[in-house]
Amino acid sequence: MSRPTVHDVARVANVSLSTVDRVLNGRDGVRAATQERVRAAMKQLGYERDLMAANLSRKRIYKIRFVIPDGPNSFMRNLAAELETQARIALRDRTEISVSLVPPFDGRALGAELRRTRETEADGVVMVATESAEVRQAVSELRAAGIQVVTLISDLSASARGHFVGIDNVSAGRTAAGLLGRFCAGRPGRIAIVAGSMLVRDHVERRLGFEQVMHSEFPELKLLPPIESGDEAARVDRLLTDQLREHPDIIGIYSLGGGNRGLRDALDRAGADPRPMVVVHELTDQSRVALQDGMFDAVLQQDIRKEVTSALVIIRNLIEAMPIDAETGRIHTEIFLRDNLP
Amino acid sequence: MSRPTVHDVARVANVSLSTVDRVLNGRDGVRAATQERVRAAMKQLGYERDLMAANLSRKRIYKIRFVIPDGPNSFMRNLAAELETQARIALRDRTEISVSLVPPFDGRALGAELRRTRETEADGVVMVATESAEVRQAVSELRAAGIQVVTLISDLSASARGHFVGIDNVSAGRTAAGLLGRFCAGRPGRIAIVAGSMLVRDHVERRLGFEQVMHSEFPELKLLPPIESGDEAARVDRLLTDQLREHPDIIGIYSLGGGNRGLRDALDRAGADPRPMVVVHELTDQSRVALQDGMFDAVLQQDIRKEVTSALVIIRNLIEAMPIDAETGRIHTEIFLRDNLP
DNA sequence: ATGAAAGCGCTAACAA
DNA sequence: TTGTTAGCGCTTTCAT
Repeated sequence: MSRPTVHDVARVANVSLSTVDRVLNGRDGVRAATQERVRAAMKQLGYERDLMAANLSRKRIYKIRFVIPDGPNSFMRNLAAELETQARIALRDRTEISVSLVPPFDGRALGAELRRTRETEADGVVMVATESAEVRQAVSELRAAGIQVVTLISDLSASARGHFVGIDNVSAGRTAAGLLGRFCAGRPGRIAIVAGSMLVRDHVERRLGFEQVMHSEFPELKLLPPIESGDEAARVDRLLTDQLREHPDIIGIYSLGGGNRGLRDALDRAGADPRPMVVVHELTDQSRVALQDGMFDAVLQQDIRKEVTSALVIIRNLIEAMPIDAETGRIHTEIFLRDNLP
Repeated sequence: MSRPTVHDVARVANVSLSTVDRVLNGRDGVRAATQERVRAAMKQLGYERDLMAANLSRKRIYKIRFVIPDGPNSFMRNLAAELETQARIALRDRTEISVSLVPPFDGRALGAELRRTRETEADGVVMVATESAEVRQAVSELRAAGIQVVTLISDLSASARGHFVGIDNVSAGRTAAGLLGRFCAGRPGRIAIVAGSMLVRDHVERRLGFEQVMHSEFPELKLLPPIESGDEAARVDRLLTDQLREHPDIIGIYSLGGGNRGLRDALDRAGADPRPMVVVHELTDQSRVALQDGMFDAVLQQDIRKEVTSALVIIRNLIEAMPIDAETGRIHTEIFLRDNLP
């Protein structure tokens, strides 16, 4: 037998199609008693609404707005590119994607942009959050206006966002330590840490996780205080070059932010032998080449495509008030070595 | 403006709906000239068929049959469980999944089962292949009967299968070597290899990749000949215990097949200190616990869920003669440490 | 508060 | 070879 339809439900409940529809979509104008009958019929038949037919009928088009930082690093540029690709594909699912770029690490700008999206009649907003009161406020307003909000990559604490899609950055840091610690085991020495900025939440979390594991499991490795590069390659190069000169016993480097190009340059310049073991974040053209060269040992990554598609699934479910599979938003930290590059 | 529909195309091309439909679906009975007009209209309008509406209309239900080995290891049991889950979900996409189990490593049995599926009026078959002439033959027959075939996890060389979904096992072996080699660097010693059977193709490929990298990049580590366990925990335990006793200088172990429970038992019994570094395949309850205990260092994995959903997407595209994104079938080898467990 | 009927974009008989 | 028409399962006016 094929799946039961609204017709079946209507027949069993002894009501018309419209009434079934009203119950189905939680519209009012149905007596409680009737509602019960309809619901009973649905349960009895195991009715499950056909979303495709529903969307076909109502000509529903989900309008989703992505608000992402206009960062200097190739990671964010990859995100933008991925969004362009997904925009094409999403059309088949009746989803219209628009993108707006905002200055990075700027809560005020992000908040303002979020307010502006209310005029675009979007059904939902997906954003890479920056921690800030303005942003939290703007999110509340969106929610109040019936616009769903999903945070991507970087979450917004204590906010009204409906869901977060991204990796667990503390565990990413721990993972980096697990790798680097094992890579360096047996050879006492120092570990350098290169971060973008300690004002950014994911970087803080990665550092936290990294230090947790380093201290508890590889106490013979001494951690240097993190270099803050603002994710700019040139600064990474300069600061790290200095540090390598000052500490010839650096045997491992963890770069938890952007600017990996500068990392390569610094290592090239230093030309140590054996070179330090290196673990970095985000698979970009730069880090891929460095992995193949043997200059980097491991790259931690979050699958941007998966993040985008998960965010779309989740925000559509949010919009439709459908249950959300917790698994969907949980992106795990992937590890790439030279030989399992995708 | 909203997307153009068949009506628009019909109007512009000055034909009826049916004619547009015929062209759209490559049915014959349309003059070449008319076809051209219709195609021109489609191009002009940028028409793209609405698959949901199409499926709604034709009440199309994709019947997909999965043929998988009834193996003794938890990996295959996980596969079966995942299929059960996906069966439920796939219904929403008008896809009906059925599963049939066959004896593992038995080409004859698999071939026979494939022949039998022709009677189930399936639209497509997804199978974990075993290399064998019977199987290749059966695949050809299915294709001839218009039934699409996709191989999953283990490919079938020189066959008519429409697509393969799974990881690159040579590169998985190389990846294992990259990890284990770095983990053991600096401490000369021996590496033990535990395999299921050298008659199985993915195991052979993993071993190949592993030895490639070990020889070229970590020549100071000596490889022992592989233990063949038939993926049975008890045999892994016994054989490995012997080997550990015979070679007290084993500092690393690569297990490329099943039976990881036996591996744990053997290590427990040996109780070496420091214990050898261990890299295994497939995230199961066993290997997960061992990772958390700190008994295993890394687990290589193929995402079964992703493999199943990719296989579904691909076989549906095959059935609909739609273009296939090469990326979809390429599953990459994931690496798990204790801290990035999903 | 409930129902009848007309679509949504596409397909599939059946006619012409 | 081409066209007409009646659905697919659901939503949405507009009546009642």
